[in-house]
Amino acid sequence: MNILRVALDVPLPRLFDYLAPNSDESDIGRRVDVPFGKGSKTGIIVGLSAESEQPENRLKAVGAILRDMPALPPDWLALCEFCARYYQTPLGEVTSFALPPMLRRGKLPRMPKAPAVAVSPAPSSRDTVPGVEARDMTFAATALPALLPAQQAAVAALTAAREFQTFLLHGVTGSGKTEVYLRAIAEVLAGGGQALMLVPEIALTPQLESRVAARFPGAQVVCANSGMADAARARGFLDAQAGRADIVLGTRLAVFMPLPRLRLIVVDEEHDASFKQQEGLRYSARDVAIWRAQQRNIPIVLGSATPSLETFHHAGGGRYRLLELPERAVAEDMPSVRVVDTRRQKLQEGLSAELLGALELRLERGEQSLVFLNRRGYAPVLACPPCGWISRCRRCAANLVLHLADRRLRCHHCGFEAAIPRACPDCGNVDLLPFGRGTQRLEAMLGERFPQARVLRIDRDSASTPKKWQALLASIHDGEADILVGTQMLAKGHDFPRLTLVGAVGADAALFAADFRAPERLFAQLMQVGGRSGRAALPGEVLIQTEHPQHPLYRALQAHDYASFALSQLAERRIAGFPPFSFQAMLRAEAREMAQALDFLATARAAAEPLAAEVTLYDPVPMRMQRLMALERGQLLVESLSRPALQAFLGKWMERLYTQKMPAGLRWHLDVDPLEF
DNA sequence: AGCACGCCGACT
DNA sequence: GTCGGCGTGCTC
Repeated sequence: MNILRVALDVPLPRLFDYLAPNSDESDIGRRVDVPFGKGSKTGIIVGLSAESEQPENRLKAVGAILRDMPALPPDWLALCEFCARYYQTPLGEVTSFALPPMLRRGKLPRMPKAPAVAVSPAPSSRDTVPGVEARDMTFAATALPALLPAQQAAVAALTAAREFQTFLLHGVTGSGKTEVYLRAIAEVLAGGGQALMLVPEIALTPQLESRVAARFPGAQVVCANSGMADAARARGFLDAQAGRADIVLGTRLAVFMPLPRLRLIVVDEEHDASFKQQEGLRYSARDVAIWRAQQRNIPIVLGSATPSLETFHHAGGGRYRLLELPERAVAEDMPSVRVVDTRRQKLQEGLSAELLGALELRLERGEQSLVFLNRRGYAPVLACPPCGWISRCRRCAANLVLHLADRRLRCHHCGFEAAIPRACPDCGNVDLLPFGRGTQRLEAMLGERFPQARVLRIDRDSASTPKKWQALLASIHDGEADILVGTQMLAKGHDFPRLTLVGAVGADAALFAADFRAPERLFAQLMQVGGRSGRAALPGEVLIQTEHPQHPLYRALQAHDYASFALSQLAERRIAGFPPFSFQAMLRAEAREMAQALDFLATARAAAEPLAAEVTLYDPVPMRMQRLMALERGQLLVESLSRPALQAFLGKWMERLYTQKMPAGLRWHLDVDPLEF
């Protein structure tokens, strides 16, 4: 009797066995409907066996084996198995996440158009699909831009790679990284291969998609991101799996697309934190992509102007191969970066005389400016000075932010909203004062200071929908704005040809933050936002207001010297024993009371002690964002100098935790390679 | 995670 | 006398 091993989307770290008389090896990788408990579920067949650990009389028979699409290939299952193991997540949860929702539910999309050429059924995991190469793929329909020597060298290195190799393509904004990707992809397509390209944000995919589509008119480009309609996403998945898609372009979840002829992976802006999922399956798409490249023995290229320190470390150590693009390809010079010492001058609503002067100059010249402030709202808190009341969220350990634009107080963590009180709820005083500054306040101030200027605010409030965002972008491009005020939304991926000044306000906050990755993020952010200025023919200038003008981070930024900044950070991390010189995992717990959360973590720690070889267990502590949505949160850090040792420990530890019964109302999860502290 | 069963308060 | 609260136990 055949027994099927089925991965089901339940939070239990095991497979479920079912009887299936009419099945064979060819069903591995197929979806299957099975009875489960009182109901039924759709899962994935991941193995076939003659026997089961369960007594045979307790096994149920499968429902239908869904043979209406090709079985998922072995390398796709292996990828899911790796993620399940590495991130300590049940395999069924991984396979479920890796499938588009429609396929997950056992359904199929209607496939409207037949493929251009008959494709043989169910291509196996490797290599060529007959017929595909025969297609007419007229690449490079338009004249290609000339490459700089460094770009040429990078393309040559990438196209010469025939085996697994991780490349770091290090180049500033405007140095022409995308052109390098496109040339390498062209080579892959010409050889009949598929390419996978990951980008950090959905917002960036449409413009990249049109650029890629225009470049490869004969190729089929498939997008994959969470914003897509169900059927479209499922269709893209099937196109990729069947080998019909030539290029898959998407956000982190695209790393799970099945690609039988995969020959190259690109991870653009590899340092970006959004490659790490912060809930459910807490995977890093960049790291999973590297594993996948190794699995398939193909090259992978990580691109960034400010690589993550992990990546930079590996590039320095020779494990990755470093490809440098030193100069800007499109414009002449890098923007000049200056710091403005704000300690010894009176600021006007937070802006220095230098920055105001520089803004004025741009107005006279008819150029655009951008004031970067990574804080939404009018003011971060409303306060009653006489009695000390401040606007606090009832559910979170956070202040309610004053939003004057729509006259509300708002929690940026849980979304709680309230009207602005007329008087202090504690003492009745009617003179409540906003403290601190957000983008709305800056916008208002600049509007008053420069009445002739058109000030445009761009943040998650003003660009709340893709439509509004597009409209804002359009008006910027049409020259309908003189001064932009914006958060990090503005930092990424957009060219503003008339923008010649970037002012950064309130950057210091990240300088001394508790999170050891804060400086790394700040540097990347300032570099990125600074890169918005001075493209086309106009030179750019960046002014950073700071009370620490001598700080090494700012000095490195002025010298455009990422390497020296990164090396000094790495030296600090080596001494402190932080990643990449150690490997971490974080056990987090949330409960009604902090004591419950910490108790659980203490118990988990005690259970871990006997298993912890080569592993350091820290004390359970409240999280920095201690309360969220009325839940108290604690965390327990686990660290090791050896990744295998950490992995071995986590495996044994989770086995214990999964079998322990939990106090009611307590939820926990494990985060491997956490980014947030 | 669902979805049951299972014993204690306010309702037709 | 029941409807229903969510505590705990199981899912091949």
